[in-house]
Amino acid sequence: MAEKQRRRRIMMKKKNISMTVIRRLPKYHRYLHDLLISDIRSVSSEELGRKNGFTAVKVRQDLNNFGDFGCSGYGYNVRELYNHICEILDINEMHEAVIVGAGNIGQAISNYSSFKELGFMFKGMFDVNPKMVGLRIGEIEIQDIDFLPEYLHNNEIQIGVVSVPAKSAQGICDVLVANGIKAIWNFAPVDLVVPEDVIVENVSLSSSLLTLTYFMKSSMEDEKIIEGAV
Amino acid sequence: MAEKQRRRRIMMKKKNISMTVIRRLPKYHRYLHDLLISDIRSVSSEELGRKNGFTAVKVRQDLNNFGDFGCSGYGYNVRELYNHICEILDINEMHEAVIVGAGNIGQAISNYSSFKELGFMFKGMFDVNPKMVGLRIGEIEIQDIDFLPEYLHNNEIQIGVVSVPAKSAQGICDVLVANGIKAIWNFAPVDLVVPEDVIVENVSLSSSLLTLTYFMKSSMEDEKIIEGAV
DNA sequence: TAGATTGTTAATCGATTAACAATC
DNA sequence: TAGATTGTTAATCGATTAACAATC
Repeated sequence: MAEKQRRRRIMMKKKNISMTVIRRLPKYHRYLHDLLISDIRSVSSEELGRKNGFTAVKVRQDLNNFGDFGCSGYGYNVRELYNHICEILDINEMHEAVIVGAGNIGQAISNYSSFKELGFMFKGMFDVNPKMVGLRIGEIEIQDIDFLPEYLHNNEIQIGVVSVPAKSAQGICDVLVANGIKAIWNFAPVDLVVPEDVIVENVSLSSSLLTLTYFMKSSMEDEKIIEGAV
Repeated sequence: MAEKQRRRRIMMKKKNISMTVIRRLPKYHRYLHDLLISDIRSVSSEELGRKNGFTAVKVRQDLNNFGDFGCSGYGYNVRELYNHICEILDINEMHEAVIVGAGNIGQAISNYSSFKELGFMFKGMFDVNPKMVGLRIGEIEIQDIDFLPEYLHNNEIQIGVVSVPAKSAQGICDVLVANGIKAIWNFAPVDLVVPEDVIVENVSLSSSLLTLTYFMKSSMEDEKIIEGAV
């Protein structure tokens, strides 16, 4: 009975937050970080919204999903809200990752300093190409992909970055999953198939680029309409 | 009067397609491309949906925004639909782009062969760092950023890729816009300010990574609940 | 024809906006 | 207190799902 109650309590705590809300959190995080650096102490939902292209109400509703962070007549304390959001996004502790595929994208990820500032450590880097093995990218040495399973057993890695060509991606993903990885950051243009308890976050550069051309075209058509209207 | 009618007709043609729909088009495009390569002739909305994680109805409604491509009792002709989607996304002709910022991301973009296959040509590459100037990345030579305006005047470039650090991004963006660029593919973690007729498509790697950690955490909490429930 | 699958309308669900009382 | 700004509820808008007739 007590057990049942306890369970209920835990479940209550966990509202189901929608994807749309989650995807806005990193933007708040970034802007709050900027404010923090500029030594600004408080911020209103109005400003937080305006700078990110959201309405003030949306901001307040978003934040209220996670707690009561604001203060009437004053706004939000920047440092406090920033800390809360870091906690929500779970970036108060380091996250360790391996990169599979030492091509340009893999290298870009491993060298990108912002990630380090956010608490991500890209510890191991693997590739099939024997010519790459042994090379150093920044501080890490590229290892042969055959050592990946062993490496995963000997190190506490949480995230696997898949930056291999499309045709090898599912195979690599399977190796990562078979060796305990529960989170995959996928740059390959494939929909990876994974067990239910594994999370995949896709970065689809092609999709982004094709969206851009769509809007380029449609914005030119808008101009035609405007011209036609004169 | 005739003018007014003409204008009306053009405007009628252009339904306002929602962003959610547009963002799904590249997925259809990719899957249709795969089918085309496998020499498969027809595909149902059911399959097209299942492979991308959408419902069949959603697929049909999405496609019907752009025309009457399907065929009752048969599905969609793969090649035909593929061609239509290419046209909608406006990738039947080449698009030429410059890359500003020859760091890892800039290099990754310029070397990524998929883009070439989609009809994108990254023609010029620019950097502030004198040590980079003159180096060749694949087939293109890194030029000094001071030559960017001149280059844009002498070449028909449609897209500017911004892959410089956050603090220089707005400045670069201004140069691109001042020299006629109407479409910007932005990798810097800043919200660029541009005139109304310029389109910005952001790729925010940090946001993607933070979303991943959010879901890692929340999926672990789910497990706790399951455990608690036993 | 029977079976498959589309296109489309109506019903539901979720997200955004509007309104405003509560609070500092 | 007056002014500012939050948190929250109700109203609106948009997107998804359900249902089904039309068509090949």
